[in-house]
Amino acid sequence: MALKNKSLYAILGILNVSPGTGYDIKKYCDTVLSGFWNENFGHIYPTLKKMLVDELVEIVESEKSEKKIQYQITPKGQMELEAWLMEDTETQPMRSEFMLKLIFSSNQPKEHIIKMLEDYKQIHVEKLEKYLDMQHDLEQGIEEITKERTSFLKALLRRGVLSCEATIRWCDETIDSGL
Amino acid sequence: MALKNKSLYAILGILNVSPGTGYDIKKYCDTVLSGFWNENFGHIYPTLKKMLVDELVEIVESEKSEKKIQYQITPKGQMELEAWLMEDTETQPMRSEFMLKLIFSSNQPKEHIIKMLEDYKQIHVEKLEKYLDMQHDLEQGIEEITKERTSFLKALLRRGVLSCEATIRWCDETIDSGL
DNA sequence: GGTTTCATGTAACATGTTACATGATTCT
DNA sequence: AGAATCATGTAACATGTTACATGAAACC
Repeated sequence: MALKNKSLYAILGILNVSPGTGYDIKKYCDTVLSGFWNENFGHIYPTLKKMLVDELVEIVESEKSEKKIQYQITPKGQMELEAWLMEDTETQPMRSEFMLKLIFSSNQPKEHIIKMLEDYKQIHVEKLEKYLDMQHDLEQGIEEITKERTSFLKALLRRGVLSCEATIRWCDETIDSGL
Repeated sequence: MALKNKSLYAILGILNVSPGTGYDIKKYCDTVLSGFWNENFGHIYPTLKKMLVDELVEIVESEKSEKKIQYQITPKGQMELEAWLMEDTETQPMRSEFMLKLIFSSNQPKEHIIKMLEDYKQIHVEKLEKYLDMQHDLEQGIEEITKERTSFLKALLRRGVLSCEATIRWCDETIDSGL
């Protein structure tokens, strides 16, 4: 049973940065972690409830209102997070539907393959722009983040940039090759 | 309901290259598609049975023996495959446990972070070597593959190479930065 | 004769996504 | 006043993984 609920660790990590609601956690995934991690509500809310029972998180009573439930990490939660951070990360199997489709497309019309590659390139051009914008914002110090965390966010964005650039380069090369 | 069983398409695509057993399909994923797609038996066998009922595949009776069941794609299966190949591919959300861990590691000891990055680099160095070997084998024409398919396999491997190189470069940069 | 690879399959479990329901608050 | 965003949650469904059971055939 090498399966572990990674959503739990994502939530612990996010709440360790700052307390927040389930909604905040989702937003964090969609912005800061976008391109590297995603969560959906169908996972976040039930997981938070389970974590509450396990005392990995607790409700910030002072912030509690009718519709808003603010969670914060507990010392036990921090220990759990720490343990996970120290663990080796197993490489996870990849599944790229695009590459799967491409490899089976040798009999497809060339125009269609070129279009596939151009669309794929476009997606990565836009993604690259987004990372560059985020990099710019980070340099300007728009948000209030500790110096420590800033360098980690920079590394994250740099990874996104290099990865997009590699993909774009590959698309160009492959389109040029005519296959 | 935008969910589609992609294993089905992977199986159709593989059987469209050449007929084979469930075991063969798994092997194909672990070799040719490794790094881009994976399947496990718990998915392959039940899916094959379902596909048989739906007449997307059929059993090659002449090759049938007690333990070995060889499948081939049917015309209906080819139509289904074709339709999928023509469809736009939606971008799928990414989940990198390594990046998730890194982003939450700003309070971890520097040595541990460097070790994480070095391990991660090593994995990609080995992966790169594997792709380069496969590229070499393909150039030598070791296997019997049509010219058409060869250029697609080359593109696939080239993607793997560029992607590994980008990751290795990022690891080096990040280690050098000292974060 | 023993080990590895080939070969099929299932049950239990774990994870992930979508659609829907509900309503408050904030912005324009 | 109406639209967008904030906010929580569940049920149904879809997907994915592991562990186990079984045994033949090929290799050394």
